[in-house]
Amino acid sequence: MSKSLELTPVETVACCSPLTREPLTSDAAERIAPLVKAIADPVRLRLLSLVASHADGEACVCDLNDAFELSQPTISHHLKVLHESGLLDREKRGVWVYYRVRAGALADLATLLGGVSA
Amino acid sequence: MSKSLELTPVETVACCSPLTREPLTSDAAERIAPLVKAIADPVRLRLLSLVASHADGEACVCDLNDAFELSQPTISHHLKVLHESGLLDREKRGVWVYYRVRAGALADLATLLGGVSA
DNA sequence: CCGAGACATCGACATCTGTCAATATCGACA
DNA sequence: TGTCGATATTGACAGATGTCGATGTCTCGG
Repeated sequence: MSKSLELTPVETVACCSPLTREPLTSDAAERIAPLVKAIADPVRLRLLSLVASHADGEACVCDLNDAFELSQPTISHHLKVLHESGLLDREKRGVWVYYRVRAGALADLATLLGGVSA
Repeated sequence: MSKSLELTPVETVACCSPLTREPLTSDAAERIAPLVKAIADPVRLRLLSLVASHADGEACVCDLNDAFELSQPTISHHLKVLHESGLLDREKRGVWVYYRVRAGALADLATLLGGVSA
């Protein structure tokens, strides 16, 4: 299916100017909030951090499951949230699934907050 | 009561290294998440943005109320969340209450995400 | 001292969210 | 083909969250 017509939340945010520059429109806020919600959970923060700091920048779900005392479906659920928000890329290789942090996603979010535009 | 022994969420986060440097400890994630939750709401994002971009860097609650089609208690609730997380400072002057963005708070958060440490 | 206005708190409610157990799906391999 | 192991999906449930109306607490003017 065509993916070019659907933007992930993180993509719809990359264009926004920093929070402190001008009042956010109601519309912009509604688009940004889901993205922030995606990282507003301790488990997802750790998942993001684990994947980002992992060797080769990617991590297998099997490794991630072991890092938590949570059920496998729960981890799967959190990974889905991160993936659908555009923060994690997903690739299936054989039986395993690997996630990696989408390049620039966190940086865009940081810029939005800090206003430290490049 | 003494406030010197209690750190706001934002203060407990300022010390952390960026997400992508090393895996977040479970403990660190539990401290960071509430702060991110505080901005994971469209109304609070707009409030933050409104205050930050307001003249003199501060805004009266009366102005903020008018910017939303929400009840006054609801706005008050959101402001409380932002204040208790350490993102907004609160000052009462006469009958009015003024909020301003706590210096560095957003920048600390941005650093945490983006890793663009100074 | 009393009334009015600005803001906070309380109590109630519907909705959202994180979690699990059970089950489905998919690919490798015998 | 049939089984097994790795992930995803589903359904259910408790607890968290956003919202409101009613009410409380200040502070200022008269």
